Amino acid sequence: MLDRQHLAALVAVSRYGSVTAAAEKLNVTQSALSHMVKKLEDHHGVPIWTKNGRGLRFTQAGEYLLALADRLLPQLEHAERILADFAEGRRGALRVGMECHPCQKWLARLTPHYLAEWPDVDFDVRTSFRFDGVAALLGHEIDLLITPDPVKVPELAFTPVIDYELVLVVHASHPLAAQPYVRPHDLVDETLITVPVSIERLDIYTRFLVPAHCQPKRHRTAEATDLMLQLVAAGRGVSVLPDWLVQEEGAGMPLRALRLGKRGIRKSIHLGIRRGDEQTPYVAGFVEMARQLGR
DNA sequence: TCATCCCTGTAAACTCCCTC
DNA sequence: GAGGGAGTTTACAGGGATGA
Repeated sequence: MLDRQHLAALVAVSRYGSVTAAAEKLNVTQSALSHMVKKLEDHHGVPIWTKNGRGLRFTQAGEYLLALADRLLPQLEHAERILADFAEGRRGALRVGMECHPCQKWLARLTPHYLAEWPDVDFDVRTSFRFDGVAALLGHEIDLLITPDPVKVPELAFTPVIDYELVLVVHASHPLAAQPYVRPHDLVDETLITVPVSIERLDIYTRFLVPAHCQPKRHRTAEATDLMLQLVAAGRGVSVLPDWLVQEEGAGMPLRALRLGKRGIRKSIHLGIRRGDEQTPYVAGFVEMARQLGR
């Protein structure tokens, strides 16, 4: 059976002019190399070289194998380097799941740095608000989950990367704008604009309205955070977003950010990964870069 | 655990070329 | 043409891997 060792041997013999010299370069004995080629010749029933005085002359079959080696060996070496990259975690695929819609712009800032530092890692982002991030992470559909709602699962590890306060955004001329903070019943006559996820996943409901047995007059959704802010600025309702996002995207708009309740609602964006994956350099690299970037 | 296979190394034999 | 050097081939044995 023809294998890489044979091709390497033929290339070495061609390059160094003799079996002895080639064997020395390949760190085998001359005899072993001679045996190897003899066996190849016997197996295929064709001579690879013939003796030419004190030297060797490659036959047509030998020349063919040399040409084959010239094409294949560099590709095999390349493949080995790639496999080494996989083995050492320098290469792979990082599939990021997003359960945090407001984090998209934060991720967009992080991504160019990550792609530059890890050029051999395939990077993919999956965003869906009906997406069960934890199940996807456990099912190996994604490798990293960006979520404001970490869960305690033995197989997963969550790392906080961004601390923020959830605030109510109102138009600057809204009657609530004058208040130091809002209370749940302040929203019963309001149109509440949120990202399109189920109510069970909205902190404004689970941690603010529902415990007080309140609900807004109307609930509507918007896909993009900048649209949410524009709707609020146009007086179409009030919204709930992270404070840092309101500061960044709402700059120049007639908006006010109000604390939810006297104490406010503080949250953290977490990166969730499967335990064991923290050893993978390109996964750990993403987490470290996210920590450093912060907001 | 043992038999078998395969690879490799050692040593000797062989071939060819160069020099005298 | 004989002797010596360089290189190859061949026979044999040792050791590791593998499978029953």
